[in-house]
Amino acid sequence: MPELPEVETTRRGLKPHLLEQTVKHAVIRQPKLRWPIAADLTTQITGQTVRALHRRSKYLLIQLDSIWLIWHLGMSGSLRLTNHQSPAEKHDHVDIELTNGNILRYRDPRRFGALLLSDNPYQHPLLSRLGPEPLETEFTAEWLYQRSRNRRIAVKAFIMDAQHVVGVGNIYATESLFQAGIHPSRAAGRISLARYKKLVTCIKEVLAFAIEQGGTSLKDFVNSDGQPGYFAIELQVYGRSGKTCFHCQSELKNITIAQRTSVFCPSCQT
DNA sequence: AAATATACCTGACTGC
DNA sequence: TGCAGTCAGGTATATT
Repeated sequence: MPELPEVETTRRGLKPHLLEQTVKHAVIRQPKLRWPIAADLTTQITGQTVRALHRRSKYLLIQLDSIWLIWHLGMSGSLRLTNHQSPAEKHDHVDIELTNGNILRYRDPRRFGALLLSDNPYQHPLLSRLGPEPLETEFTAEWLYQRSRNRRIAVKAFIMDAQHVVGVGNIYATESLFQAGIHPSRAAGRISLARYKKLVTCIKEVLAFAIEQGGTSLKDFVNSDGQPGYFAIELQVYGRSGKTCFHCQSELKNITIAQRTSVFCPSCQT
């Protein structure tokens, strides 16, 4: 699924193709996403020029002359550039046509995504209370350590809570905890500062590496160049339950934490 | 207040 | 071959 690295890869891929391009028209085939697409979205954006592409958490923010698009790809969403030669397929819910003939096309089979309009996206309720970006310097071990004191929640659920740090989804939480040698069920409040330092380093490394590689994702994710955005990062534990730990050869185990499947090595992670 | 459960949705997969 | 059932997962929201 598109996690932070996929959204960042998408942003970088789209940026040179969208900047300073003007919206000619928009087609909404299916407005029923996580929240309905505004009925007047086409009217609101037609004639406006793209001025910037930002990313905050897993939200892609497209700045137009007088309004922003807030776009979340949900579980199965993807954005690609195409044109009128390529007919829309079953789950292609939105087209944004540009005056240069390109079409920004949104596909999302499971429709967990969202496309919203906002005058000021950073003040939008969805974004205003988010924690730090994991790759920025404000995201530190001290921050996590302080916020986790007296918390009994499992550390995996804790780092997946966007109030504490954004962009750490199930795959990267699982991998980061393995790399840090921390058991995913351990109470967040009972982890030392030294271990949080290791964990923060691992989160940053894992995400940075994934961005470098073009992002991991479900097989239906396609990046903005139309290539599969799926350079199968060497996942150490995610999806490998029952298989052998690359470090110690123990059998990897699967447990459920906060309704999410969690794979870990019972020997390496304590 | 904190922790946990639920809801949204469809494709892939499993077992009959 | 089909069909019913299960699972996956981001994250806002409801419930305990």
